[in-house]
Amino acid sequence: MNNPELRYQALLTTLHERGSRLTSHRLALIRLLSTSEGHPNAMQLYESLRLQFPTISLATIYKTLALLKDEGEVLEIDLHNDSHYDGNKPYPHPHLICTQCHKIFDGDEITAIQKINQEIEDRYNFQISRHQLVFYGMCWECREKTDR
Amino acid sequence: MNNPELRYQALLTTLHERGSRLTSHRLALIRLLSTSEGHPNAMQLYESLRLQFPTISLATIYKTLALLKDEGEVLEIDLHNDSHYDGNKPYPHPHLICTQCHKIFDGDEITAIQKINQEIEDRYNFQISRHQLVFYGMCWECREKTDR
DNA sequence: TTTCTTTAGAGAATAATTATCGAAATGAAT
DNA sequence: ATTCATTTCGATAATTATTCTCTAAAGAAA
Repeated sequence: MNNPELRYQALLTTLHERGSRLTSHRLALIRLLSTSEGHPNAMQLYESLRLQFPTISLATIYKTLALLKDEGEVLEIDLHNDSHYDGNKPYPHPHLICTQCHKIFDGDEITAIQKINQEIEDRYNFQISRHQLVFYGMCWECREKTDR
Repeated sequence: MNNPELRYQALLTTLHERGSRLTSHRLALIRLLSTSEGHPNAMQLYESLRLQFPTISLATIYKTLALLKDEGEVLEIDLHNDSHYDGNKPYPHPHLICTQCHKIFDGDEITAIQKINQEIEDRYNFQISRHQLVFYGMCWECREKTDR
């Protein structure tokens, strides 16, 4: 139950406290990040913002995303030469990607991750700091469509 | 307990049965893939092969890797704009990447993955076909060095 | 207001990867 | 065995996501 307005305020505050300038381009970007449900990539954000701000540049998108990422307010999902971004759940969590409809789903309710983390620490004596977990397959919607 | 010679023969056979030409460049590449313990990227393979074959091109590396990947004999590990390749364990398995020494470790003995898979199928009704799981952190060697 | 310092952002540059296309190799037909 | 037709190899050129650079603007200090 993510509240877009709260999220917007959080991102705003983070940039403000950091001493970063809150330009109209940046405000529009964090507005977009906090309200969009999906997991857009830089180009999608760019295309969307360009409607309202024809002079905005892709570099601005990337730079602001990097800023927010450094502050831990945005999660980068590193796919094959195509990073997508999550401004609503910035903590590392699994993603499910449908190979049929190409939607990206959050798998942030999976509890068995604890077990994996534990096993990795125990078996390999490896201290995990973060992870990137992507599962490819078919989502329930596409399964229904295909099955019948 | 991977036998490099067996692995080499397997890759060789795959390419042969596929009707692909077995040029000296390709033979050298699959030799390298089957004998190297690590997880090289295209540039590393290129630099290594160039010592013996000064005229080999990066595109040849990429093309042959794509071929082997299609045949399921090589696993691509997609890191941030830098794919690495595993010619010894071509099935999807977790990787542990040390943020200190940047080594890539295989986490192919982790049993809790079954639980995650099960949970994803149950909770999200999502049918997994493959995954890419990367855990970042500190390996046991670097932990020892750092701790004392 | 004027000067000084820092940051934003547009365009240029970079680097990993992929597409193109001439050349070489393979197999068929004579 | 030799020529022809077809495939595919692989070097160079092109592409594309991302990052760097440098000018201009914003804010701070005087």
